[in-house]
Amino acid sequence: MAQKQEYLSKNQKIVLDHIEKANQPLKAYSILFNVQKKGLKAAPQVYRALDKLVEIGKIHKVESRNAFVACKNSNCVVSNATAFSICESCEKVTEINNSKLSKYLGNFEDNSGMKY
Amino acid sequence: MAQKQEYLSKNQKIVLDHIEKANQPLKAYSILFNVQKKGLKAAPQVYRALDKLVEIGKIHKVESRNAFVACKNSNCVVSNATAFSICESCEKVTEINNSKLSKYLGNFEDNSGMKY
DNA sequence: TATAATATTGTTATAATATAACAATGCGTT
DNA sequence: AACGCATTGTTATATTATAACAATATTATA
Repeated sequence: MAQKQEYLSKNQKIVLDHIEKANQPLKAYSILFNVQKKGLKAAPQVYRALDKLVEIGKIHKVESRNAFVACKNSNCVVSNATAFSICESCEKVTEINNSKLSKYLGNFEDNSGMKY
Repeated sequence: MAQKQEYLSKNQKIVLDHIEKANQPLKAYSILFNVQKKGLKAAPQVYRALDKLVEIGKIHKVESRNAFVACKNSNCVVSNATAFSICESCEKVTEINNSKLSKYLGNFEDNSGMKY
């Protein structure tokens, strides 16, 4: 496994700060509009930061919402499964990331023999 | 709970047939290109069919891939959790849909008391 | 049958999300 | 300074999805 990046670049810090201050998943273009005052002017700058932050586990992408949320588990590692509980009426999102879920998925094996 | 639709409309059938013949998740625009010979000419026609098919449980959306796949569990009901196992190198997708997972998630309760 | 009501389909345009491609800048090393 | 490399900046464009409304088909009922 590749070594984890030790420090964040300027743009990565700006984006992570912004996401951590929100208590809900944020969309890429909403992040863009809000960090324009800090100098990030175009989508690729935001997406590059988001990609890296996801890669190193600082944030998660909530795929069904095309949104990004800070990881609340201080030691969220790539090998742990993360799921989200999303209220369909109020949109509240909660991270599900615990050993039971990881364990269950870790033991999963499909009919064709593919293992997680 | 709303009653399940008993029959499929023409466009819904065309789209479902196409997805069922594929053994992998298909993207909306790829579906569109391939059903143009059957008369569906524009994106909204495909998306409308997809939305309905997801709603009635005939297909699932693989959110992280923006792709749609036929439900392989003949009696896949809305109240069962469905997850996907996706190989990150070969992209093979397998549906995980069994009582254990549903049970685990059904008993999930987050720190703030929100229940699944 | 006529006609109203509803559902489905067709169509154009555009919004929202994401990436390709390349130029410019900064920064440590020789 | 000159090079190598990572990061940033920038423009353009690709991809995914929906809004809005017109046209047609289907069903219900007078």
